[in-house]
Amino acid sequence: MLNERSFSIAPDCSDCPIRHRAVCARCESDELEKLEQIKYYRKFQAGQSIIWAGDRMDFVGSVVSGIATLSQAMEDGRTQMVGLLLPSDFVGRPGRNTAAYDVVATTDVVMCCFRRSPFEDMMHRTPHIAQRLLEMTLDELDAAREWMLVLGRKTAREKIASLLSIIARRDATLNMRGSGTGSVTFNLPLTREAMADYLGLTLETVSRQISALRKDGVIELEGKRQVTVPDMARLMEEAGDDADGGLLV
Amino acid sequence: MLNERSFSIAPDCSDCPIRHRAVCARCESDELEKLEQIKYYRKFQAGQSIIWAGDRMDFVGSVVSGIATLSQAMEDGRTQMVGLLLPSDFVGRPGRNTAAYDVVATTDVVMCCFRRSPFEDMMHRTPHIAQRLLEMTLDELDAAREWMLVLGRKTAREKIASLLSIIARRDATLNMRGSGTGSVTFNLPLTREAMADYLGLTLETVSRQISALRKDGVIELEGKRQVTVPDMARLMEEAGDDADGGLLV
DNA sequence: GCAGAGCCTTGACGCAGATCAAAAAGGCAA
DNA sequence: TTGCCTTTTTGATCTGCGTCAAGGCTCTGC
Repeated sequence: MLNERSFSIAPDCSDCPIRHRAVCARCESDELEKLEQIKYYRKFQAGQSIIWAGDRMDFVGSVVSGIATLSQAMEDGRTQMVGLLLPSDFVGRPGRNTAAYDVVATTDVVMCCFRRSPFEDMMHRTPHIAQRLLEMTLDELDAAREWMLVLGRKTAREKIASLLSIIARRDATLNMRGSGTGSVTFNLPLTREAMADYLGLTLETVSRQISALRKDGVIELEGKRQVTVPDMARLMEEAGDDADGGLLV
Repeated sequence: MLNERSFSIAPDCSDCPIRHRAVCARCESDELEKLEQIKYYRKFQAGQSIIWAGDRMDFVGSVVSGIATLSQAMEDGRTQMVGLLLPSDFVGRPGRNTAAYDVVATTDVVMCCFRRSPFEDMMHRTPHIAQRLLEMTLDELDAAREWMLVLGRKTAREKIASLLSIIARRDATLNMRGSGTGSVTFNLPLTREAMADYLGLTLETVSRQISALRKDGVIELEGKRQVTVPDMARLMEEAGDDADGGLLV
């Protein structure tokens, strides 16, 4: 499968699919060489847990391919997803040695990892890495805040529409298609339960609202996971954002 | 009042009350001198708007004293608070020239400001500033994610208890009192409406739940704003966190 | 003193979404 | 093909919180 191929064909940073979006994006070739010496790849199967909250974290890294989720659980089992990790997203926090969240591979995942202390040393000596990490962290903070509005103030239908429009847009930018207001098709990488955990809903409500959006012609489904949005502007109206792009993700 | 005093008495960085918590915390004295040359103070009255979302932002800065809120509004007026700015918190994003959120002074506020481009230049030349900003941003990201759990999965009663325990703890660390499990008293800096905007509730529900917590002996009120928590561990149970400190704020 | 403006509390009622329950739809192995 | 398991859909009912409405408390200015 694709993951396996990118794993074996491109251990070389210059061929890396996330070369210009990950923490290393700003690095010059000499800096990249040093990173190359301390990096190693890890693979995880769909459904496998990558990190448990509270565990000792002795590495940090970037998602190279696949999708993972970041989530928090309460003792009684209630779960809230707090981030969706797509290719190029960074995992782990320099300077902290235990994981704050559970990280689970949703699809097969390949990660490019660095042992924590060599990475931290390198970060202190290489402003390009720290600069990029700051930029990425600021982006994530914006995304988290945007999501707080979704969780706190939107209705179930608006929540679903928000999630779909975020995935559609991320997909569009990753695949460099035009992200205009026309028709878009993408693959839903999440189960109904994972969507519920992201949206602060139950899986039944997710299912009902997706059915409702389909009935109303806002989306079309091919199987359970293939989604077509005939009119992105319409979807964004349903999400409660103005059509010219409220979200900054 | 206090704000006025700190404004007129301490324009000198070495006397600054937030000297070792703000963006400048890591700066050496020579770096501090340079910052001192480009800084200026601004004061805002309680209730006054500091920044409107979408406005051009030509400064960044730190809250020196007072409390401000960061919030987002939908077109139909629904509002979600996405951050609470306490002394030492940073406002604005280097590299971005329009504000993403509304910032409103809840109490009288004094800010230590820098025009954006000199600050950005300085940041590039001074790793100590960028390092500290990264650290602060990572902390804020953790706080935002913790808050997503509150918004997405907690009941109204748990939400109120969570907010009170966060304020109690922040207050305790700011004032360097022991933050153990004993009795704590603090001043609630927010109106019921602001609390509702933070928690994704209505102000009526906030009022009802506070009354309920008081009736159940979890908190005691002196007037509307002075809160005493006889037993912090009890409050944290009510918040749904385990008593040994789930939140990282 | 009184009037007015903010802010807060409390009550009555309705509804969006949770909960409980069951059946349908795929997917996969033998 | 059959049977089992996971995921999803759909239905019926319940409930926590929102909505609407009225009234109380506190402060300020006259």
